[in-house]
Amino acid sequence: MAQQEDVFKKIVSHAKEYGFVFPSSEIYDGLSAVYDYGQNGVELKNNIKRYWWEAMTLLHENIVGIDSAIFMHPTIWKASGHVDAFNDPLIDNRDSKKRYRADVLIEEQIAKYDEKIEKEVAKAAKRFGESFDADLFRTTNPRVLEHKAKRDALHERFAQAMNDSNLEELRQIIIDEAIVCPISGTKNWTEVRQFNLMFKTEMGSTADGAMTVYLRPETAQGIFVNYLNVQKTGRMRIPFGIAQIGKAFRNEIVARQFIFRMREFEQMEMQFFVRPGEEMKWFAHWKEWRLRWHKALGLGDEKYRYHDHEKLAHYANAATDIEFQMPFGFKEVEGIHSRTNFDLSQHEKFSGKKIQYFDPELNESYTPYVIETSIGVDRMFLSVLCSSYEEQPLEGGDTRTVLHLPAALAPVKCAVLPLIRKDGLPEKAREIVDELKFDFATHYEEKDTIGKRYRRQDAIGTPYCITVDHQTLEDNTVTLRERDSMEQKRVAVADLHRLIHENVSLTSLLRKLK
RNA sequence: GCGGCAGUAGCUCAGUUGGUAGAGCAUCAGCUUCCCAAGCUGAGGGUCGCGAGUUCGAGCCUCGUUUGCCGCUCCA
Repeated sequence: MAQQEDVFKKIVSHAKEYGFVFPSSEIYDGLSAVYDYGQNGVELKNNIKRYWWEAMTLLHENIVGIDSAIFMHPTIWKASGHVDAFNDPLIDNRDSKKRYRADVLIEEQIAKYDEKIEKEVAKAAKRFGESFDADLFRTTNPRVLEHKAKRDALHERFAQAMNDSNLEELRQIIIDEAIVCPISGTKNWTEVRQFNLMFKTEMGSTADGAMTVYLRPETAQGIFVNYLNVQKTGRMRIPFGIAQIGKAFRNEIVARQFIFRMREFEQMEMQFFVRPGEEMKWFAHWKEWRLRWHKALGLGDEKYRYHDHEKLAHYANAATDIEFQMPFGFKEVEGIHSRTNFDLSQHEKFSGKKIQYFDPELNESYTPYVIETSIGVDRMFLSVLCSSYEEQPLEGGDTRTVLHLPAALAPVKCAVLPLIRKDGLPEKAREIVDELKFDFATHYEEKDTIGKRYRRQDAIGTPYCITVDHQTLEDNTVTLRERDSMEQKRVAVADLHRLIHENVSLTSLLRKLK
């Protein structure tokens, strides 16, 4: 395990050194859990997105794409349940290191006053026997009245603080009431913080009353609120799907493990609308199909597993994760959820618009059920990077660092290298580049020895190196060197395009999904 | 968020009881080189994460802050 974490550190260094991933705002000391993709990273990431997009939209005639805005009407997040589900004020005890909900601590304190009152009542009942009038006692006994006054004052102060979302006041209440941690018994409390996973901002000028809007915490809602638009204008018939790739934002308390958990991340989501009652069939279908999509990349079938959820979210009636073996363990890369008709029903309720589908075969209307496939682009990127990285021992005690990226995803497809930097070889190499560059991301390099240049291309995962030598000038053949095997073949320049295309094109990858 | 550890060149790191910063690799310019890095010559690159404090003097000591790692916590 320790060794695996060392490997992960090396991968993170490698990602930076070779222009895949940089810490965000690095010259200003960085920004926690935010990362930028560099010159090679952006190509790899775009290729991953293209593989997903084409697999979903080209191979399925009943799936279409959209690109919805990040800003959405704030009521959408009320309907989806995101606003209410995360509204807890939290406080930590520094001695026990335990975290509590501040509102729960105060409510327990209020309950304690009630207990005190009941204790007084019970005591008096014992003393006075049968002649005891509990109601009279409750309204007249000075000690009871004192407790009651304190309780009511506390209750009011608490309600006011909650209403104002006044976190400092909540903490002050906890201090004033001398509330102690049940475990450590101390009053060594931290500040109260709001646990709110959505980023907020304001739309419109503040002077004339701005509207609070949120950066979307998931892309799914952009699909649900466009369900009617797409279904009607696209003349879509159930079952059909809507696919989307886009950024989402979550204000995570802890965001760690490099790009695995970031505050700004990208999702590739497809919501598949089905007849009620048929959702389990489609859930099983997408569970299987999505795993095939992953395995087609050839990163290693043993690196994937399903993780079925036992505890389900409020909207789901079935859920599974596709987990990938990262250097730090099996981690969720994709989620497949049966979301029932929860989202469309909620939007129907909150918007007041009828969101139904008339099924001509059944001759009836219903709210469609939804199967969601949701994959994190950045997590996918990380799984590709981690499983491709190898420090390969070579004969002679040498080691080369190589990225065995799936060729269709590699940022650079081929590099054209003149064996030496004279005798017209660079010029010939440039001619070849000028032919290939229209179809493939092609590098040209003449600096350093040929071996060094091969290693540099290995480090960024370039599948092919094309070497131009003196023989090339005579018979128009070159050496084609393959990244993984390091084997070299003599091929005609005229055949280069076809040979490279066969192995690096997205088409060859997509055909595996038939 | 709490606690522990750390931050020195693009990467990996050294830096003595506090005395104006180094190495290897990488980069750049040449030379050399007919197929798997580390031949030759030269060059560039760091206000030592940031900000205060102590000191005649801080990479080193103190405080704050920020970023990362590990553990706990949290997690639709």
